[in-house]
Amino acid sequence: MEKKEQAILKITEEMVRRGGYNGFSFREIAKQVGIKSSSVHYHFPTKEDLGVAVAKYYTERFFETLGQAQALLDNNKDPLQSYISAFRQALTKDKRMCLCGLLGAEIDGLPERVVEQTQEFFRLQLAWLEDAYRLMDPDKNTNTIARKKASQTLALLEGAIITSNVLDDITLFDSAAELLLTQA
Amino acid sequence: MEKKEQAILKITEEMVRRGGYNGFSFREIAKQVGIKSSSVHYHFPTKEDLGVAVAKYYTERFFETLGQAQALLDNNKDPLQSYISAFRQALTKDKRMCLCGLLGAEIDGLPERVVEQTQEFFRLQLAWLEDAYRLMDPDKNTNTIARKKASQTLALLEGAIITSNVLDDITLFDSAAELLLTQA
DNA sequence: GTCTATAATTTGATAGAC
DNA sequence: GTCTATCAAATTATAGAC
Repeated sequence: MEKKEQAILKITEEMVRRGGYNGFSFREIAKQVGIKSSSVHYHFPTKEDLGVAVAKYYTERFFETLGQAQALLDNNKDPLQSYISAFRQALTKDKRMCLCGLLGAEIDGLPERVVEQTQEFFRLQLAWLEDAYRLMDPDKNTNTIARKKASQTLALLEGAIITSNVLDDITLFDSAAELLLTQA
Repeated sequence: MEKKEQAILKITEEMVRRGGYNGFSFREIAKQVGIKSSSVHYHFPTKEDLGVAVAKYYTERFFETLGQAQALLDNNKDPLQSYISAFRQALTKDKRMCLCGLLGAEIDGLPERVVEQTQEFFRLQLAWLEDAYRLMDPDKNTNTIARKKASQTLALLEGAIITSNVLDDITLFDSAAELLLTQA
């Protein structure tokens, strides 16, 4: 990944997390990066291309920061707590929505390839959580139960990040997250 | 509410639930209603006005359809089940996001008065749920506990409607909703 | 890789006739 | 209340020079 492309993706991420897929423009990105919009088109020919790239970029960074569930366990860390913290940071550090949560909310109006990349984010989240629940308690969490808990966890956190952001009240996020810990 | 204004709001609701606040235009609405865009401006002078109106319209219809928690109890209906069904219908009947859930995800990029109306939707949801939990089990659900359960319920359902819509899998919604019933 | 310039379209909004 | 006509601005995207 070249440096200029990364700069473009960083700015685009910020803008998408503020206003969604229709909330960013080549001109505005160009201005903030310090180049011209035609140069942005050179790196990402169409808006759909840039949309796909930013969703992929966000997904990769999310999992890089989080790490593998097994690795967390090896370091005596609770994977579920780490996962919750990853979502919480979007609120406290960036004071912004989860990028793919926002794209997910807009899914019915997105170009095809952006839809697919957003779906991939959600599939990867469910797979990571399912794996984590199985590793945490192999006896209790059968495949079926782990899968169910994964659905519940992802839904709760994506929703909590919205309610908490809308009403500007982090306790809404924490109250919601408690539900996961009492039933873990 | 005049008939033409209602027709405009109905179409606008559909369009917002597809593409968010930036996903509708006066011209497109006008075309679908069968008038000209300047006539839409007559009823709703600015885009912000129309955005506020459609959020209000959606909120009012949501609670009209749902009914009061006390009234549901009087008819031997489970308020929590009724509430879950109200969200589920957005998916099964309309195959669309919750309008205010989408606006909530986009909150950082919305005009001020649309933000306020969206916040009002979430406040009313929390108040309704808190009331319902207290009525359902006054001994167990103190004000504090009812408030917490309300946060959890709203977050879970708003998130579940996203995950389920993104991956086009209603079982994701149902799996998530189970979490509410097992702890009620 | 970046620039200038521009095409083609869409958008929110308004003036004024009827 | 609805229309025609139009404005000013923003948008995605491309051609071609350097």
